[in-house]
Amino acid sequence: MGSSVTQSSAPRPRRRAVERSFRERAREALRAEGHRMTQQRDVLLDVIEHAGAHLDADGLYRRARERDNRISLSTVYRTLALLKQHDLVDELHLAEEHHHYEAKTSRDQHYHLVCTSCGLVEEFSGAIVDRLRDDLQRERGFEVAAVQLDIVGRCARCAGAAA
Amino acid sequence: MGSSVTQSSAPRPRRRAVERSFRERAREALRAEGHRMTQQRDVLLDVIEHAGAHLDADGLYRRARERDNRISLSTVYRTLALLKQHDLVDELHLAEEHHHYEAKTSRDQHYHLVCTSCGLVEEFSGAIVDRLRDDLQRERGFEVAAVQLDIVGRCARCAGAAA
DNA sequence: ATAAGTGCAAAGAATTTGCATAGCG
DNA sequence: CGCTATGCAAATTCTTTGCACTTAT
Repeated sequence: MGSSVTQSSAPRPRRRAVERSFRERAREALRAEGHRMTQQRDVLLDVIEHAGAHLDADGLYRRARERDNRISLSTVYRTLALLKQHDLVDELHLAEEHHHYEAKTSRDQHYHLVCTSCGLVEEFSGAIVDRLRDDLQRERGFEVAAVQLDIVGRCARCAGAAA
Repeated sequence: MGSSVTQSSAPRPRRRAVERSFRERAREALRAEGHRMTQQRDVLLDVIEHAGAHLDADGLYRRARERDNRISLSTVYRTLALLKQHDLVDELHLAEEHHHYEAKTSRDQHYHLVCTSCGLVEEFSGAIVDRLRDDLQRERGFEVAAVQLDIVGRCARCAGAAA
């Protein structure tokens, strides 16, 4: 099981040296698509690379600004949008635009399968997630309180129809 | 593996009759805490129960309003907050307030362990999730495109410190 | 040179809050 | 009746956008 810690508290595991840095890859990817490498983007790429999963748009903005005050929050948002388009960043805690609410029908947790074709939301639950929970407890001593698991893809019907 | 479909497209599996409805449980839970059962809450509980995981605050508001126009969007938000406090609803796609961004460091997906005590964000990945993917494909024909998995709890250090 | 990128300020969307009033217990 | 919950409108927070100016190529 791979692992890396994104906060300073614990020793930061090295990444294989052969692997190009995020910043390098991003620069190339953007260039390849005809985007320009501005001062703002350059600083931001570096900030994002070293920020782990901690920072939100405003946090990235502030940290970038410490290095070069010629950057605006708009640019941060625009850059993040660009990086998302090119699949260069992950956006956590946001698969959809808004929040969706759901009645808790019983004590046992369940998770969601969201079909991108028809919008169907199925629930599932079961042993797989329990196993995950146990593994994390055993292998890493992590005491699981809550699991947020949402899976996006195509349901059987839509996958079938497309084929 | 338990299952229930929350949209009309597929046959809706029955829930065991002995189980009290969400609405009943919620009414009791709120009453027990000294909250009042208003017309607005009553309608809303019913709407939420039958909405599956589809509706956001505004959707719940509109549907509730069809039945009783004496409800406001503020009340919907306030009621959802109350239900959340009492762990009566799940809020999807939102464990945190804002979005957090993270550089994609390599092709392989990873997921997050968030410690509620110290804020540490660890990443993990591995066979467990692959297995989940395969199981869903095989057992339900669901074609997984993306997995959003975030786990909240206490990291080894904090769990140890507390004990 | 020239079109993409930027800053700024204003617009939008989602959510929260202050305050006077309605209505549950 | 008394106090909680509500409606309304204004305030907040996060994000997006229009437009004139900058700047990378």
